[in-house]
Amino acid sequence: MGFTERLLLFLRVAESKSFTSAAEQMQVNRSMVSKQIHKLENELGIRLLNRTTRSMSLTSAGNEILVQAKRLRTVLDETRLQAQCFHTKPMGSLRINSTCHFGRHYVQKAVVQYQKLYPEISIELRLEDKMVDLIAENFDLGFRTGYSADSSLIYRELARNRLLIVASPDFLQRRGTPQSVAELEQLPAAVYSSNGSLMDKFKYYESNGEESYIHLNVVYKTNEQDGLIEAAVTGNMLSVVTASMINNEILEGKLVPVMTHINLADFGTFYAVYPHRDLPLKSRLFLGVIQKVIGERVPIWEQRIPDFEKLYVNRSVPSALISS
Amino acid sequence: MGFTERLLLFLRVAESKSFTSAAEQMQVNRSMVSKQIHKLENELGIRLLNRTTRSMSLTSAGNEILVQAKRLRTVLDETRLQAQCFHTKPMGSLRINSTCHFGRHYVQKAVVQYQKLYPEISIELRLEDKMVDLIAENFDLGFRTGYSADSSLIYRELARNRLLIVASPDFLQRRGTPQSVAELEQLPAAVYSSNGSLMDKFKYYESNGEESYIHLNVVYKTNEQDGLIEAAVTGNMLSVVTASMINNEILEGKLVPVMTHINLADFGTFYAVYPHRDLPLKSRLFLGVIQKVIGERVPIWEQRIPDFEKLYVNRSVPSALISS
DNA sequence: TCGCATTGTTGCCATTGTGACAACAATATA
DNA sequence: TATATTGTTGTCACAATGGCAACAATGCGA
Repeated sequence: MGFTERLLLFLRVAESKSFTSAAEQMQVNRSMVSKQIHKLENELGIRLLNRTTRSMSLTSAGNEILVQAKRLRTVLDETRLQAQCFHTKPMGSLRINSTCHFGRHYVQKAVVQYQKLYPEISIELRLEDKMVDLIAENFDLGFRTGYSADSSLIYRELARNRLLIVASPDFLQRRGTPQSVAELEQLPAAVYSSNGSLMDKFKYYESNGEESYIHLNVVYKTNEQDGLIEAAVTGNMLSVVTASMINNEILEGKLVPVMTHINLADFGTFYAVYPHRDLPLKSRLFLGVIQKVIGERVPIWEQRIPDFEKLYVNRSVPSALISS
Repeated sequence: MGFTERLLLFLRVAESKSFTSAAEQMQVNRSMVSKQIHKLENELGIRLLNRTTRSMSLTSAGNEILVQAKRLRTVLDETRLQAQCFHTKPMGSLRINSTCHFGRHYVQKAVVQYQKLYPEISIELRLEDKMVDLIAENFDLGFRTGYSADSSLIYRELARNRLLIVASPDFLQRRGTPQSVAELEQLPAAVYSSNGSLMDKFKYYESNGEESYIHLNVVYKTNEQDGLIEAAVTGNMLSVVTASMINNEILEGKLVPVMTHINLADFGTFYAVYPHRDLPLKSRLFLGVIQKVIGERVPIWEQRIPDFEKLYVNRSVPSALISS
């Protein structure tokens, strides 16, 4: 472990505020960390960390060096990335992060096809709905719904993913098919909810273009998206879902889209996210594969809804669907 | 040797265009270099250098990686520098580069005093008149005459160093003391010359402020500055020298300044040069010492010329003399 | 207030990766 | 064509490195 590696180790320690957890992240022994940090402090001739056995804080010098260590990490990451851009055949490994549902249903499928095409690449797929730091955790690609402007990441639109309201035919027969917002708001509904953010209010555009909101009568909220579909199929309530959550339930007659004339605000467009404008070959190829999986022009989930274009004709189409 | 060290090694190889000389600079075996470059190429998955046994060139990928390697070196250098700025007592080593004459006569003296004050610092002083890359060669301080705008270095004015015309009393008695430029141009002269740049034309300002040039009758040119003094003392010619070249020759009556009413354009102000705005303590202290050596307000060499201020009263004074 | 568990430190030791050496191969120059 | 220079490769001894385990310090909870 050289000077540079020590700096990166220090960065880890500072970011996790703990020798022990830094050691775990780097998969080395605690004692290593202690020794290397000492060595680094000797090399630099300054104390970087004030540490008692139970707590630690950066010295003022440590703060400055931390900034440098971050720059260092950036340079090294970009160097590796640059190199990968020159690859003529894909190689190495691919670390992918995705939201859970999309990951299970689509990324997973793409991974299988990708591995068949390029078996020499080892893939790691991690699914989690909470936002993670792609750079710090060294992911090559992320798949997210919605755009997050604060980061330095690059976002590329993959496919639109419209909001639908669905219910089982059985349910509709019993409770009546809602024709107006007022009727809709009477019916029991299942909605997605996560981390305290409850989605019970949905923006839509009235025919004159004005914004309005639907306040649903929420009786079931879950962060398990398949649960929403199941809840609707079971027939006790209607569900607000995105098109990508629907498998064959509509084709098989288990679910029926309702209130299709309502122009619900667009929601949850899928993006591929990556840490740098220049994509390495291996990542570029993966995007190609997943684009095939989810459909080039029309997302596969819309193809599973008969007459989707006609049903939802009054909705605005996203500006551009990427063709790889 | 880790990934980073390999990148820096690659940088060395690319800059010196040779495995062998890179090995010498890094003080390692040739075979090391070969192996490490191979390893780096494997890690990056790309070929960096096209090499035959006798020649080498960068690949296009190598060119990009080279840029990154340079960034890397910068970050690491700045990190070390930052750390040194936090030192409360001077430590480590000090690498100094200086022009030959100034180095022998003044830096040398400062080094001795400095070592007496801070014996724990090891000093390396390299004298050479040709410009060197302070950053690539890892110098902490450089002493140069004249300002070079192209680089990213920081320049700090140390002392003015005026151009004088001197001759021995003996010579002046035999050939007459020149009173006008025309007379001056008749007399044989010794001037400084180096690397093909012959300094036989000197700009001066006439009393009305207009620029003019003196074309000397050069009979001796040398890059050995002490030789100019000696030539004048010997009495066969006059010499154009800078004030810093004169030791006690004028005090001892061996040389006499002539044409002191001519307002020769300022030339060769001494600068301290360093790679970054923030100076480490050890460097700051050295600048303090050398400033003491060469004089705080009036350069020591001017103090060795009686009535300097009166003789050269009509010359413009440099904007600011730095007081440490 | 006391005890426990967590966390950083230190000394010791086996292992592994490292760099030196030397022979080889290739090519530019004389 | 011969020679010297320069990059490559295989082998081997050795030292630095990182893991282990015991230790020390301290914050938190009971």
